[in-house]
Amino acid sequence: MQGIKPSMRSPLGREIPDQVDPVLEELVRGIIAQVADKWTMLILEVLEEHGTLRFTQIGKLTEGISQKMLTQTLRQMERDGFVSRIVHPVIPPKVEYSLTELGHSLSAAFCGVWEWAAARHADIEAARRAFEARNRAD
Amino acid sequence: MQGIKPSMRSPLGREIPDQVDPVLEELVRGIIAQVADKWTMLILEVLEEHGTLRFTQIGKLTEGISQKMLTQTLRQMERDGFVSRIVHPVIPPKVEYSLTELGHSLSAAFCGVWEWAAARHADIEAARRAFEARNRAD
DNA sequence: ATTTATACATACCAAAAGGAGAGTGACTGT
DNA sequence: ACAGTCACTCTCCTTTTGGTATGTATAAAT
Repeated sequence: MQGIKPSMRSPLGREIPDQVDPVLEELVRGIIAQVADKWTMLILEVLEEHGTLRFTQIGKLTEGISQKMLTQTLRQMERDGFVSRIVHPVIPPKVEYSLTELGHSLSAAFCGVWEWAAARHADIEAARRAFEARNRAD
Repeated sequence: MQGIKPSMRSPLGREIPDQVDPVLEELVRGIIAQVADKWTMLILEVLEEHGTLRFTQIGKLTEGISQKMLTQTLRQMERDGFVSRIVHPVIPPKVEYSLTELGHSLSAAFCGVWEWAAARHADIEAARRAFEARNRAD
């Protein structure tokens, strides 16, 4: 069972006390936080499932998203290199979005967390019920 | 390369169109979102590194957290069964926190995302610089 | 009698996030 | 002439989030 931040081991097998470099750590944490954002996850999912899509199509497939958040999230994902944005200079405008290789790899990485959540959600729900019961008791 | 939500396959190898059950999906998404929260990640990390800790110790080890968020986050983690909270009925009060097995497993699951972020952060930074450059150009 | 220590709860307030809705530009079809 | 289409942008407003500051309980120590 490993920690959240993978402990590094030297070739000799001695454990190096997670001295990863605070700057990188901060960056990585920021990336994770952003990636785990509700809309980012949802859009990642629809693009993974449907391949290349246009702006309004993503909006329809992403239940409940506002236009503002759609634009904002897609921009952010483009900025970070997760999606590619191809503008066709026609009228009315046509813009196509799809996942880059980096986007696919991100999706794959999150797969593990999904599996964990799917496997353990029953335990979490049970814990919540137990917690509720304990607190009703006093 | 798999999707964010692991596609299920029947024994015949046919792909079942991720019809997982929207209720479970919503729950799982909620769990992920919460787990990826800044303070939750940090506290998970210090508890994984240091084992059992008291309230104020966690506060000191978790750089920049306010008392309010510490209480709030710990309660949430307790509620979900990630940490156990043992109250010693002494004065002044003594409360000890530690990760449960579920907490450790969560930490382990997130390890994959950390590895991905560490491996690919350079690509993300490069994408950001490229994006900046593109937008300065117009 | 007053201070100290610990683990909180509570109230108040500023900042940030995010939704709703209207506006824009340019061409195409009626 | 005018409505329709698409991919936005912009403004206004509400909700949420999170920090600060203060209060509380209890016994031991000074």
